[in-house]
Amino acid sequence: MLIGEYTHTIDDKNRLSLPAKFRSEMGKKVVLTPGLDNCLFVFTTKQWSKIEEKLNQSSLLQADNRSFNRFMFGGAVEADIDAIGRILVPDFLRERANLKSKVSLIGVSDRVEIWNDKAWSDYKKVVEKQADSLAEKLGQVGVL
Amino acid sequence: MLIGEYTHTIDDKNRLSLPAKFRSEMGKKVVLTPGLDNCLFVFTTKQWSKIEEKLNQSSLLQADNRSFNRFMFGGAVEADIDAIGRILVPDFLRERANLKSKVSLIGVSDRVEIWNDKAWSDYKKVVEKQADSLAEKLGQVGVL
DNA sequence: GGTGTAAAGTGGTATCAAGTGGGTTTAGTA
DNA sequence: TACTAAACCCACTTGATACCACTTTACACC
Repeated sequence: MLIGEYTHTIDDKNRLSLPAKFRSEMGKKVVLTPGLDNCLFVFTTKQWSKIEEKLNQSSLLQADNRSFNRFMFGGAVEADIDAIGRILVPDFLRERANLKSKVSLIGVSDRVEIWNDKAWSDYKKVVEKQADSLAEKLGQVGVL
Repeated sequence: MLIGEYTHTIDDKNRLSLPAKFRSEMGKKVVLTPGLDNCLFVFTTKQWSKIEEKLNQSSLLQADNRSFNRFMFGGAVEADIDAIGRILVPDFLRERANLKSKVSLIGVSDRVEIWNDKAWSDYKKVVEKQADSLAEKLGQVGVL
């Protein structure tokens, strides 16, 4: 399971090393896609093929399916993990998530998220402030 | 699987090189058709025959089927892929999708789309802003 | 708690392939 | 036969990727 938070740097060749703790789960290849709240998702190939399958069930004749599939597939990239655990983040995805040099890598159970480090720390602050009300909601849902 | 986004140029001889990452899936020949939302579709011959089959099942008695079939079949062209991975985009299709020199090539699972690069970036911006509907869709697909 | 070792993260370099462009030949058409 | 256009061939430029080297951090052992 992918958990924890790490800060790494993307160099000027768009290389980003994945945290060593994540590597065993990731294998040799991952799939990068645009995520929500202005971050990127990193899926294992296994996880991705599940998503792919579901996406392919939708018809090409419906406009909102088309745009969603374009968003997901067009934004997705297979990224090989090199000999020392790095991936390449294409420019168009870097821009989408506004990734500068320092990025935060967040393990979220079955995927990893890549954030602009500042955006992540801001987001965290907001979430932490809401922690008590979040807790209450989770309680209502029966999680805890 | 065809995924990702690339920007290439169509030269003055109407030649367009397909992204190297797509070539293995494409074989030697593809089918170009006018697409929806003012782009062109590029299908593998395999995928095309599936579509052909489906379109042929639709009744000729319905006017909108007739016009849709004319749209797809009438505008379709077989395009050979040359030795170094390029295809020819006929003028009438170029005009249809308003393709200038710079075009965006988008992998959408089982087809490739060719967009005027500016039209594509505009389209992307619009889709990305619809974050709430995206989140909903991601939920349906089982990502979140 | 300090020191040493190994691994992780970062940075640079060279090689090769992808993308683009031009020229020549061949085929099809008027 | 002349003209147009597609097919083929070749060459050049640029950017990606694989490889190598260095620095720093973390962990373990003394």
